[in-house]
Amino acid sequence: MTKPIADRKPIRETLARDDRFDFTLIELLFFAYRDFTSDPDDILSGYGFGRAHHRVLHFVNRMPGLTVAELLDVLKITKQSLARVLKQLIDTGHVTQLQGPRDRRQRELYPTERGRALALALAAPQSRRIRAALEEAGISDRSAIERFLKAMVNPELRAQIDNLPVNDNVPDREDPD
Amino acid sequence: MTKPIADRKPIRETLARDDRFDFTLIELLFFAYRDFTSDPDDILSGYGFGRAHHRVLHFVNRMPGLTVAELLDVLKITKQSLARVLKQLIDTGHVTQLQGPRDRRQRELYPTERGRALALALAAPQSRRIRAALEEAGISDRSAIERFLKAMVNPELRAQIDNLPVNDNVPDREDPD
DNA sequence: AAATTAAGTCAATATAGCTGACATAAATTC
DNA sequence: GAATTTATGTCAGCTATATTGACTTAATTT
Repeated sequence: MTKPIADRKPIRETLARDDRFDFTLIELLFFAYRDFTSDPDDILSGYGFGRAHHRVLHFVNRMPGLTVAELLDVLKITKQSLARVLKQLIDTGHVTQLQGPRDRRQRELYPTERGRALALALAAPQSRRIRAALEEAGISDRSAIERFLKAMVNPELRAQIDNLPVNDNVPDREDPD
Repeated sequence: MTKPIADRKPIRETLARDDRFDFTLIELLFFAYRDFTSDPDDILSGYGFGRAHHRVLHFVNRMPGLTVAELLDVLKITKQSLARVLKQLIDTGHVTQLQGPRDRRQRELYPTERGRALALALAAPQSRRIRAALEEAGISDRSAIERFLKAMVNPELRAQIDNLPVNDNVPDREDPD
């Protein structure tokens, strides 16, 4: 008696075109994100680092002085997950901790010169890829891409994006020309 | 004597605005993709499946009858990585294998009724999120988003995207009405 | 007949995340 | 001032996803 696992009859038809499903954008997001992350991944492997180090390094550079708790909130990972990665970044001199000035329990995280340099080295190929894509795709209204991606984020989390430094400078549009 | 790990002096300045770096889109891609994948992740955990199962299930549904080698090429993972995930999907009756008709060494992969249903259940919230984002962002030219994302993919791999079924139906535009 | 190919399997390893438990020091509350 | 809460760190063990390398089987190609 084999398992009564329902019907094993193969379905030979591909998925029907259906307004309820957006396979095109689902797949484009998958492929685009995969290649987008492959650039820094290659660089990081030379340091024995992974994507997790990249994310920590990125946000420590973007928000110097943020506390451990703030970083956990941005990354949405656990303290224990962060610990290993952060320790490595500190041991290798990419990140430094300073005791919080008001609350001495807190640890403010700052990049070092080396950490800053690595963060930029990782951002460079990603930025190049983005720039080339915008050009190739002939995007005239860059803000449309930004608005779309931001609208893909859970509403509760959009405040975090707004609080990132450079994004403050781009409220909606600023080029009335 | 402590390790001479260069300079541990904290950098207190955030990253300067710099045309060479596109932190805004780098971060938006990170946050957007994270939340985009969280919808199916929640459903999958109820089955004891992960994101890897999702990807296999998705492409088996989109390209019914594709061989193991073809699937590996799309996913860009190793045979050994695929093995565990594929075995689970077969054991649970979501995917079936058929011997290749021309080359009997090949195994053609097909979704079952159950596998088709799960694939659609996973695509539904993602499609809803995309639709809501397009609306919220007031995207008039949807094709611009598609062009941008496609241009983010490594050129060598774009052929794979073009070969996906439904995308064939959307060469550029086809509704002259 | 020999070589190659498609798929499957075994073993060991790495990365990135998780839960739970507990420790320390500092701040807050009673 | 004592008790509680909070911020951080750490230990131990677990899971999921991926890797490399080695080897097997069956089928196709040379």
